[in-house]
Formats: sequence, C-alpha cells, structure tokens
Amino acid sequence: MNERHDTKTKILDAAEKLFGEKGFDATSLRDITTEADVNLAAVNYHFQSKDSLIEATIMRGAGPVNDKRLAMLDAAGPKPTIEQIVEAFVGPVLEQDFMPMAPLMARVLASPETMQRVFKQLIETMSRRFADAIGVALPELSPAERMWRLQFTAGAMAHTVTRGPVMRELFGGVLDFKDRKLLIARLVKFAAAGFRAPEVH
Amino acid sequence: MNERHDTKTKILDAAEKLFGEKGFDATSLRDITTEADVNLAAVNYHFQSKDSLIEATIMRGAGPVNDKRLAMLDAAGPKPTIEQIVEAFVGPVLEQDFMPMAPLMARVLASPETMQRVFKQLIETMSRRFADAIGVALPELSPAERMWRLQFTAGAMAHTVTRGPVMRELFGGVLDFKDRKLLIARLVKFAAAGFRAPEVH
DNA sequence: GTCTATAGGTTGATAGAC
DNA sequence: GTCTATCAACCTATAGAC
Repeated sequence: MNERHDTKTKILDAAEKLFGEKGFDATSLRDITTEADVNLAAVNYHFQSKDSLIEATIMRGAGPVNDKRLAMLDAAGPKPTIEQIVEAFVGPVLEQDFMPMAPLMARVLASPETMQRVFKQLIETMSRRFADAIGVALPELSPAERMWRLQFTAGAMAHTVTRGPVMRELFGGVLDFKDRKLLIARLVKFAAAGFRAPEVH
Repeated sequence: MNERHDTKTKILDAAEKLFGEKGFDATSLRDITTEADVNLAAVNYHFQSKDSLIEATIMRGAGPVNDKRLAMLDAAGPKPTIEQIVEAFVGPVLEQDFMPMAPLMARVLASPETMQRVFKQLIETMSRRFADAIGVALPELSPAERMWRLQFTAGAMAHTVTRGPVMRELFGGVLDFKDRKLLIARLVKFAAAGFRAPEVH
C-alpha cells in the first residue's frame, strides 16, 4: 500500500510531470499511462476519471506547500511585519524547484476551470488567513485595499512561476532565475512597499 | 470585403467570444461555426487551421490595446513619472470591459503555449519599451531590478484580468470590480510604490 | 489489481459538388 | 465562396477475462 513505486504513485508521478509540461487538456490518459509504464485501465481503477486524477494530483502537491506557508506565518509570531507576511505568502511557492511540482502549480494557476473546481476553498482559506494577518500589521488599510493588494501580490507570484520559461527565454540575459532566495527577496521588497503605500480613495 | 458581417468577421467574433469563455483547447471549430452561423468548412477556407484562427483572433484584439498603451506612454512626455508609466502599462488592459476581448486576453495570458507562439514578440517589444521608460524615471534602479519589477506588475495586472471571475465569486463582498478607474488607481499606487522601494542586493 | 479489447464519442481537416 | 459528406485520428471510459 505504501510502497514507493506502486501503480497509484507511478500514475500520480507521471501525471504531475505531464500536466505540468503540457497542461491538463493536452495531456491524455494514454500519455500518462505510457510515461508511468502502467496499463491504461489502471487510471480508471485507481481514480474514477480524468478530472479526479487532476484533482488528486494537485492536492498531493498543494497540501505541503500551503502547510508551509501557514507554518511560516505562525512562526512570525502574533505581530508579524508586512515583510514577514509577504515572505510566508510567496516564499514556499517560489522555493519549490526541487520537484516537477512548480510547472503543475503554474498550470493550476493558469486554468480558471481547474482553479474554480479544485482550488477555490484552498484559495479562500489562504486569502482570508493572510488578509487577517495584514490587518494586524497594517491596521490603517481598509479591508478592500488589503484584499486587493494581496491579490496583486498573488498575481506577481503566480506570473513569476507561470511565465518563468517564457520570461527566461526573452529576458534571460537580464533576469536571474537561479538565485531563488534573491528572487524571493526582490518580490518581498516590491510587494511590501506596495502594501505600505498610502491608501487610494 | 470590408462588410461588417462577412463570414470572416463572423468567425472572428464568435472565436473571440468562445475562446474567451471556454479556452482554446475546449473550444472546437464546430462550436465556433455554430455560434457564428456559418459552415464548418469556412474556417479552413478563410483561415488555414485552428492555430491560425487562434493567432488571428488574438492579433485582431491585441493590436489596438497595445497601440493605446504606447500612445499613453508617449503622451506622458519625455520625462514621465513612474505613476504615468505604470498607468500606461496597465490602464488600457484593465479598461477593456467594453468588449468580449478581456476574457480572451485572460486566456492568452493563461496559456504558456499560445503566449509563446503568438505573443512573444509583442511582449518583448512592450517590455523593452516600458523598461526603457522606467530607466528614465528611476535611473538608480539596475536593469535587472527594473525588469523584475515590471514583470511583477504585469503579473498583478494579468491576475486581476484572468482571475476576475473567481475573485469576484470569492471576495465579491469586499472587492469592487465595477469601478475600473478606482481599480486602476489602486494598482498604479501599489506598483509605483513597489518600483520606488530601495533596491535589493 | 491488472490486462485486452472495444464501445461510443469527439475532433481537425479535406474532397468535391455547386 | 459556400456547402455536404466523410475520413482518419484521437479521446475517455468500461466490460469482462485472468
């Protein structure tokens, strides 16, 4: 059951890789079972449908990342600075270059349908939790401004992950992708300054 | 040839609508020809393939928007402020709610493949042009930091357009989408403050 | 649990009459 | 330029033997 290379795990590994590389629509179950070296029918046995497989693949990867985000937020204590909050929000996502998970996350962020279906509750939970923390750090911001700026930050983060390959190709000469710590520091600096700006009325 | 409702135009109108609503992969040529009330074979007569149709649809809409962005940048004069630059960058994109073009743009921004294939040169041109303007407004920023912050801003903008419907559903109570001018002002304020932050080293 | 075989449906693209 | 008819290539999902 908990074998490292059982059929179910092999399918999830292959799905994670291929969904990330080609997207959900463009990846067929045949692609996945070929890559995983298992039989086609195994997908419908272990998962009920392609949609369920997509959901399971996302959930397996997204859980740990979001746990880490919340852990970092908690670790910052009861009165975190806006820099600490932003770092907890974007750091774990931008750090995940140890796995083929990053491209998959990018696909999720880039697919309104998938996001709607699978990610809605995760996003809602995270957004409210972080918006609350920002309310403590920057009480002078209205709830609306707070949420908008959090969404702007989420967008900058998502764009960096999603469009990484394209950006690398176009601006690889000037943009450094290898130093993740520096990249995170850049985004934290940028977003924190944005959060500290006087409110628009 | 320049009739308002010729077959070619009807196909492009339907494609713009449906690609925006459902995405490129999920929209079949049959969906489009049904919506346009033209024959299926007309697509392959007027355009050669589905990919060419996608490209033509994007180009018809993206041209005017990018023209407006550059026009606003020029209108700001030889020494624009960072606020003027950001507004020229994000304003025309966030303003386009007069047409079904907005969801289509969102789909393009959300599809690495399509972006890579069709949008690369457009993005490159725009990014370099705006990065140059930022160099004038904020000469103390290094070229790398300048380009990163422009990409962060592009991400915040893209996210706002792309995830609009989801955000509206989740946070519609607190986020106001109707007042576009206010939304643009919020993003300009946020991003301009980010650009003005001291550089990371 | 794993396989083969196949049902049942869709798709993009084209040939050829008009 | 517009149509009908159709092809060949995919797809997801399942039934049923082992």
